[in-house]
Amino acid sequence: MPSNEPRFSRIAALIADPTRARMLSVLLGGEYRCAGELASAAGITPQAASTQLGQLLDNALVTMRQQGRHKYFALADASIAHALEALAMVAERDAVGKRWAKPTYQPLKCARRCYGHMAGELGVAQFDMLQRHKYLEPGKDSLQLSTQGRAWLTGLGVTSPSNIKSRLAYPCMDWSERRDHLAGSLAIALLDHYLQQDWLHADKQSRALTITPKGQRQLLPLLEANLR
Amino acid sequence: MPSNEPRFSRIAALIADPTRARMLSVLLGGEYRCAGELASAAGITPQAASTQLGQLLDNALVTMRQQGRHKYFALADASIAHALEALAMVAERDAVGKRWAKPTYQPLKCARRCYGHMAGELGVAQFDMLQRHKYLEPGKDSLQLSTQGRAWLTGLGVTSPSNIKSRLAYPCMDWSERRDHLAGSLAIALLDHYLQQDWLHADKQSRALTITPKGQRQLLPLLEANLR
DNA sequence: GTAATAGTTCTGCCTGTATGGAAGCATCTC
DNA sequence: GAGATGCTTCCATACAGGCAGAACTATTAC
Repeated sequence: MPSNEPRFSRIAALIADPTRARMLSVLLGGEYRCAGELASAAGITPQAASTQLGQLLDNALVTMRQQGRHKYFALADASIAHALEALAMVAERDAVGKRWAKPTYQPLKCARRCYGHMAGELGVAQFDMLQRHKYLEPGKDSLQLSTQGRAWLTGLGVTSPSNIKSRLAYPCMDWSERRDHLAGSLAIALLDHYLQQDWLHADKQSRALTITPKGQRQLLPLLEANLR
Repeated sequence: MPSNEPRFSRIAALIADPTRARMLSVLLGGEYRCAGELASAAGITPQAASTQLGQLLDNALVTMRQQGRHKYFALADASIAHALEALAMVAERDAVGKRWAKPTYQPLKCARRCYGHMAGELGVAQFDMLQRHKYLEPGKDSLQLSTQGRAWLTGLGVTSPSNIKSRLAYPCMDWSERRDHLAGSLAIALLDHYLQQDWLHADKQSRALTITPKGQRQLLPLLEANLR
């Protein structure tokens, strides 16, 4: 009996359980959620959730940070989000290429949260704009802000996220657009800013980001985005 | 008890079983394999394999074509290959970015089969070259050969795959390079040609494509590829 | 025709694993 | 301090699903 079990089947097994999958779905939004929240979202008792979250943690699908008696969980890595989105693409592919054209998915195609930052057409537009103006330049292991980029950012009123250990900026694959968008702590800070400015509204259920009228006037020109 | 089971957990469950995963691994090479072959590759009896393949077929993870008493199976779709590669990226990510630097993966990074066509550095180089020379032009739903592209192809001695219903050429995400490479029937025809010309050698086990000395002299200049 | 091969269906066995109940630790509130 | 809350560990139950043996069909070979 060959024990050459493909490594990826282990990961798939972790995603395969409906309970864990529901938890991961919630975490795809990019926010930290505490164990109790995840338990009720998954429809199971806290003790069952504890077991499941322990497995996800052991296999590093999620990370955890403790605050007092609460434990907050989030996806460990953008690669997890990628895998989940890739599996979703398979699951929904009956409507072959039309998945993203379906009315339900239209808002998701336009803009959505992906592991804490912005994906979809708007995410791609943002990345393109930053590149076009050379606001980003290659660094070791991560993209860095150029001098102009730093100026643009402070002009926006965003403080450059420097205290965070995670990478500042790097490209992240966008499944609906088949192109890169921006990920990293900078991308997260930008999305936070857009939400604070009331340019975007975050749907708690569906990961969708909708553009507010104010965002139509201010955010789209800023990103030089022309959405259909 | 919420029955809102995420759709992707179904797909993950199909990949999660080590036996099915081994079969899918084999099929990732892109070739059709008959049921018996897959059974012995997975290390199970034919009747067990029949059950498993039935499941993969029911959920359209694989397609099947019958020839006499043989049944040949292949991955149904490039999206399946994508999902498998994305899961593999998660599974192997312990060596964070270094996965593709590890000696074992070096040949895979250089060139590998992905669902019948060529991926890796060489696959990306090929795609870039075709774009640079404007051998491809956008069509409806698929890239088309331009006049110059057709000329280049016949100059190579490759007959344009016109009789096939599948799409001629389209971009396919490359996980190691984080860029697109070429997929579609044209890509498959090109890889076949390279193999026939003895420019590349296909490893049966590992999906790796190694460049022969002849390929070093002839294929690399053709693709204008400068690999480290 | 007979024999061999490829694959399928049926059945019982067995293992892996998710689950909730009970009990136990922390932490926070009053 | 007492009590509540958030989460965990232990345990017994139960369900799901993969497996091979046996019997069957369909195709190919002689």
